[in-house]
Amino acid sequence: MARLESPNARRTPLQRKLDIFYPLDKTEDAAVVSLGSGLKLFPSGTTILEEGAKLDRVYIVQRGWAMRYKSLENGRRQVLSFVLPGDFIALEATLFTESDCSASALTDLEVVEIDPVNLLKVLGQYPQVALAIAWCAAREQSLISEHFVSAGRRNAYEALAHLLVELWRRLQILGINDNHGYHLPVTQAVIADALGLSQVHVNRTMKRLQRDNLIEFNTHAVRAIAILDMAGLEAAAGFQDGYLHFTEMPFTTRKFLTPNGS
Amino acid sequence: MARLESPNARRTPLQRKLDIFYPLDKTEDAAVVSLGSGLKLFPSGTTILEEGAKLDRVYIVQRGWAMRYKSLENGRRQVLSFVLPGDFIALEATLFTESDCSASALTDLEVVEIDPVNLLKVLGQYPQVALAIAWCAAREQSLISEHFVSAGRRNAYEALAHLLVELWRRLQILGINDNHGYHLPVTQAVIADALGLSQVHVNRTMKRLQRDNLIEFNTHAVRAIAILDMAGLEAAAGFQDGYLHFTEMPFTTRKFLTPNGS
DNA sequence: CGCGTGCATTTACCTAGGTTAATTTCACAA
DNA sequence: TTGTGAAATTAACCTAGGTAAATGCACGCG
Repeated sequence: MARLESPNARRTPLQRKLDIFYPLDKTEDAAVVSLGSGLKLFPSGTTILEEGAKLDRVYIVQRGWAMRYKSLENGRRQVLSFVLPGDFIALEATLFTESDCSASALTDLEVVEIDPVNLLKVLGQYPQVALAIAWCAAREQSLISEHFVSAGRRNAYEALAHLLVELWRRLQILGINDNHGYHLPVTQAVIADALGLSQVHVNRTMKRLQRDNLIEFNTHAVRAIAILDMAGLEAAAGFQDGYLHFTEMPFTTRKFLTPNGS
Repeated sequence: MARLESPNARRTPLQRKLDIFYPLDKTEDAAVVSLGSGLKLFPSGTTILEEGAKLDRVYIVQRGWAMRYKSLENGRRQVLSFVLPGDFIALEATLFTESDCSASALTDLEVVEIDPVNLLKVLGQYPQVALAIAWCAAREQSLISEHFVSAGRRNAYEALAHLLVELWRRLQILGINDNHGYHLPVTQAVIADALGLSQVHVNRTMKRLQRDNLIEFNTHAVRAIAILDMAGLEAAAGFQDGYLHFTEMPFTTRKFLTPNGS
């Protein structure tokens, strides 16, 4: 695992993520920072992106949680992914003109805004940055596929345990979890929409996880959960972490991707 | 919609797809062809890619069907996507070293094999090709997300109708469907694993679609379905085709992505 | 022609999880 | 201190879809 050389107090979550998984050199690193133009705040609950709307900007989350989701008629909704600091929103604005899902802020959300045309320009100049960002996109794809498996083939108990472990792992990398617990700024209805369950059944299932001494949770004041028995929770989930692509290092291809071709 | 200038008898399915959605110039088009090195055949039923295995090559399907799926212990399986001619398999080999899902051939499958390192080299040389392929990847992501919605939030009747419409649309673009029907080389068990249902219930539901005069199907000899009432089937599915990204043209960014930067 | 195999089909029965509707809890604002 | 509202919790009841086990069907093969 690559370690940081410089103090990371100032580094953005995306930089920290790339430090670990896709280390870049100084110039490239600077290019990543230069992408964003000023902080923007979405208050909790705000819609960031609407299904069918024109895609004209990309965001990188600096602080807070968001979710991406699709809506069906008669109020049904499927949450596709939870967006954490260091993640992109609407990265596909570089490829599509129209969004096929919505996104909204689960907490007050601090983002950096990027013009997709400018993003493409930078990616053209810095092939390693392009690969790093493609890596981020592929990894998000990977997470969504695993959520799909939960919705399709895991029962409620397994699926919920799986989600809780996954979030803990993602937060751990960002260094924003406590020992064995984390702030989970999400209602049970949202969890239900992420797992394809009803809100009532999510409640039943969380209670059961608690009764089984795997977790403990707090729904008022600060919504939070504590994982009492990580091994047990992972076992309940049948959790295999390969899909997180945490341990493997990316393909080393620098030599094939100099700016002017081979 | 872009139309072909040259006779397309010789054009590969991927080229035809890009002709429509992401037109390339002659040099770029040639680069796409040059990617592959010789045809390879996977007989029906063969495993192409195994979860957890090393990713060392990328495939482009020329002919036949495949599926990508994830397996759980105790035999459960979730089919993530059906792979048709012109689609990639293991494109993520350019970014990850280890596969997080499996793939197998649903029919005899003709593919072209690509060395990921060579692929990256070509992408570095031809930015428009890189974008076109990124477009393909993003679109596949989009399809998987929609399947996720089916598993999570659509009932069996809606989900099955949705899948049948989607496959028809995808085949239509490739020009390999009949008027209102197509060859569907897939057992009901596989459909079940794609929708997160049991094989028995898929059978019940297909029968019901037939009884409702929306489709007709044949399970013996040549597995095939005929869509008797497309509008009705789409209505039953609540089908919205935005996620297929058929109509919108890609972002025009050529000027920002010359090989040597801006 | 008879047999085996892999699916499809059906039937009977069962349960995980949905639905509806109270009731409770807490945060917070007046 | 009380009022209000958004979630959480609980209970009662219900159904979409799962499971298990025959049975049927078409095809390939000896």
